[in-house]
Amino acid sequence: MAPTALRETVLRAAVAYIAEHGPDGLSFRQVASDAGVSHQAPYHHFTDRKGIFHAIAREGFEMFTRAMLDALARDSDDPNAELLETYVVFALEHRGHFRVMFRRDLCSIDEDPELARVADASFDVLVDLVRGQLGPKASIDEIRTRAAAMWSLAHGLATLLIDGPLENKIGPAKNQRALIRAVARDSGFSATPGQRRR
Amino acid sequence: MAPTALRETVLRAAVAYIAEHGPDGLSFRQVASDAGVSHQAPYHHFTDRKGIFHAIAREGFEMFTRAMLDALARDSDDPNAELLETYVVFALEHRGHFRVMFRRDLCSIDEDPELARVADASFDVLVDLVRGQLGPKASIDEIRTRAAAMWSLAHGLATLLIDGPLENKIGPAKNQRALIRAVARDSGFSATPGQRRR
DNA sequence: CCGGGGTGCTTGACACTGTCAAGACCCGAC
DNA sequence: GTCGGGTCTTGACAGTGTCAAGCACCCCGG
Repeated sequence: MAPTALRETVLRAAVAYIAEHGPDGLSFRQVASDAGVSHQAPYHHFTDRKGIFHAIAREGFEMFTRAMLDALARDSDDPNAELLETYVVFALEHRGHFRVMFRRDLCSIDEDPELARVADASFDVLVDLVRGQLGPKASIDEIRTRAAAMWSLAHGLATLLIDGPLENKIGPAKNQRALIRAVARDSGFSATPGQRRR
Repeated sequence: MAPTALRETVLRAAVAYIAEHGPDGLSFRQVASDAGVSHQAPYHHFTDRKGIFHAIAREGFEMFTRAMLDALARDSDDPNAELLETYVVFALEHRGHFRVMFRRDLCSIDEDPELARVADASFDVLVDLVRGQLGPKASIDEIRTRAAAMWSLAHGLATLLIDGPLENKIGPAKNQRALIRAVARDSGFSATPGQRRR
């Protein structure tokens, strides 16, 4: 568990590989060989093949939460759009982490309480924002629905851009950013409570 | 390529397995063994391991397009919500297909023109709907943005429900349906053109 | 000083996977 | 009757994750 050099090396190599080729082709042995150690050396640090993914996911969620808190701290006039944009941009810039974080077959939340904690922390950032906007009279269901909707929008756009058909329907990165911004502002969520329709 | 019995058997078994355990653990040899044939028999029908996934994805997109067209044909008073709901419900009821359809590492669109065709057909259902609602004066960008946003919302909710943390945040299937419906209607997309804010 | 224990890593083995290659079978066309 | 192609089998190979030992080093208590 101690942060030795090899552990860090393996982790970085794995993240880089995943960012380029996706998590499924990742080979324990290949990574070890690239690092110049025997095929069992990484196993000593991560117990399992899953262990690497758990470590990546935990790290990812921590960075993720921080990124979203930073976005809110910028105190934009449209915090919802700011958060949505931050979500998607994070996914694009950290695909190595993002591709793992939501893959339950690679890292299951129920087997790793620490992972569940950091993942919940990310979700809570969004829920707290929504709660604050809907006011104290809002029901749990209202808050949950709205949070789920915002989360879905951001998550869907992120996955469609990273692995989905949107990637080559949009074109270069510049268009991606423009689309992200447009979607974030065009969606029904960018309004402050009072302005919202209905 | 002919639809022999074995091909069909293997396909159904694979879809069932994926619906339960996800696509990554799927073993060519295991499926063959379960079907009572040698480990190379399926290989003759699908060329590749990827071949199975391509076949599943193609089948999935065809069913998917049909489901969405059916939803629009119902002529609901809120077609956007109807479509969003159909999207997510399809994903839940056909996880075996859905889990494969958007996994580019399993079935890549650029290697399979037929797959690209049926996938585009699905997307076009949504684009056509949006185009009709925005009217003839709408720019390509407006249409594309709106379509991408709706698609993202549906896709995000679907993936979060199937493989993501929402699955066990929501609880039983009954709550899922309620959440889907609420999100579809609460989102900014459920309005007809005139009512839309801004 | 020195001996024991544990951490970090190696080596060897196993079952399993996808894939290549070659051969066996059967059924219909000529 | 025989030839050919589609269907399947059998055997082999490299690569994978994982289990089980064993080796080298460093630190720390005596």
